[in-house]
Amino acid sequence: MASVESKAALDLLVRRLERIGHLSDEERRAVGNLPAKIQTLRPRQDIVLDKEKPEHSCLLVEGWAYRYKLLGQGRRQILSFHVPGDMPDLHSLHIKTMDHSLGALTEATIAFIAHEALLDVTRRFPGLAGIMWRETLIDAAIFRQWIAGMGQRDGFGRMAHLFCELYCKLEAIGLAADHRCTLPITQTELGDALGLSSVHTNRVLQEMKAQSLIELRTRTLNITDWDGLVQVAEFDPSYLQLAQ
Amino acid sequence: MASVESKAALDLLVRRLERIGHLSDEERRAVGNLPAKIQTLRPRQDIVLDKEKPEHSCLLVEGWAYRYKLLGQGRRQILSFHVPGDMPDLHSLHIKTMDHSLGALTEATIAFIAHEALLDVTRRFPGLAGIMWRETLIDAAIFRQWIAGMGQRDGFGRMAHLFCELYCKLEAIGLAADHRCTLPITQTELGDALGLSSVHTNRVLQEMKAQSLIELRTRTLNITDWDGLVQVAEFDPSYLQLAQ
DNA sequence: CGCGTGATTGACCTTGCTCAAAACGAGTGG
DNA sequence: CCACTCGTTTTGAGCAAGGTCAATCACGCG
Repeated sequence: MASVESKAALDLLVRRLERIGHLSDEERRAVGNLPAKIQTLRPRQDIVLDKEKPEHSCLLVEGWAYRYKLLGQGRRQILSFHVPGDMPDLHSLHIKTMDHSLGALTEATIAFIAHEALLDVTRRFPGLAGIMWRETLIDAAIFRQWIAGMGQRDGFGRMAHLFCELYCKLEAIGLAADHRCTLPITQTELGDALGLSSVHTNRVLQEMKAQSLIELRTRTLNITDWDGLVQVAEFDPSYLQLAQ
Repeated sequence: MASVESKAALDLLVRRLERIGHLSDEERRAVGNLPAKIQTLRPRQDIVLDKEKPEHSCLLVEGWAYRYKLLGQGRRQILSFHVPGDMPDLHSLHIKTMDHSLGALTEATIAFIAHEALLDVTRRFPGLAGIMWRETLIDAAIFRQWIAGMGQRDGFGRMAHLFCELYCKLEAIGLAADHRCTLPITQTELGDALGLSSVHTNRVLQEMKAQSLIELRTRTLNITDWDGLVQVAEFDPSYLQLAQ
């Protein structure tokens, strides 16, 4: 059960939770002993589908994931992007039926942890419960930002804001520095996240390059004018709760 | 301390929590003994402001409330509407700094409950903690619906969806029936919630009346063709978790 | 009766969509 | 190494949704 990979995954989880709040030795141990099933996924492979009632939540160990909702006429709205350390379906612990789908964006390593085990831990350690609760609340804060963006910002501003957000999340876990990071998503996906058509997404992206705010080639984003990007995005990272 | 109003407010809270999950006698008692400060607010009066660090969460006892974010250039995005029984800033229990503001929409009665007391109860009763956690997760599910709507639906569809959502929430707490309910919001506010200008909001509203889907006069919404409205909204109420 | 807020209308403009085609680019089989 | 392919990016042209500005209207209230 305690394979090398699952140990590493739970270590990652412990570090993640500690970034949010303090853990006692006992709590650390309890998390470290959670049963985790490791699985590797292909790019674009689904993890949980809308309407399903999963029995476990997953910890993203490596790679990117995304949540999305399908609407009629082939429309798709991407709701969030996730990076290593995230638990994108932690909410299923208390809301049994999925209201959206979750998929891997890149090749990804996932650790599945049974709800039963997670619930047991939250019952025994209210502090841990609070930290996990907080995780889901940060998620909700990000949703609020997205709502504000979709309602009040134009495509340019929304894209700028998303780039700022993703860069900050990646930097916080050591996967980005120097305003440079990977961006393993197609323009169509970017559009589905921003509520723009792929054609318009492409044009906004070009405009952003033309203004020397970013460079983008072979799935690598280079933010050449961070301050400028922050300004057009009206970006304030406090909602991400990343302060160490 | 245990005034008549605060007793009534905590009764409301107990009923609300019981609609979400089962409470033991002991848990019911603990909730009933929470210290609650009752306050009455004028229409449009703010309750908590962006950036503040509230020391208590509030239970909306009577009237409507709304959450909103202000952006530059006087833009405002309304993030949610709240009805009696809701705890619109329960999240501040675990995220200290507000990332948006909360205000009364109508004259409203609010019960403030200190974080300290709430945290204590959640520590002693993991079951209660789970139910409150679930409350905030339902909130997040509503945010996801709004994101999907803003990204993928046009103004007409968004408004239809919002009307369906509000009616269902009101019906669930006995404040609406026969597809009829009060709607104490101006068209400007409706527009700020849907990401539309007030001018366009007005035109969409007229179109919706012209199609005989709704009637609207003196702050009263009458959904004359519920099935039709549900259809154009692609509305599925399961995300609201209202099943009894 | 006069005020003030909210609703409504018209004219014009911008953002972003659709359709359709072309251009790239990385990987594959020959 | 080349031809081919499939997924993605890019471009053009025309159109629709929704914004802005500026009046005007309606109505509840003191």
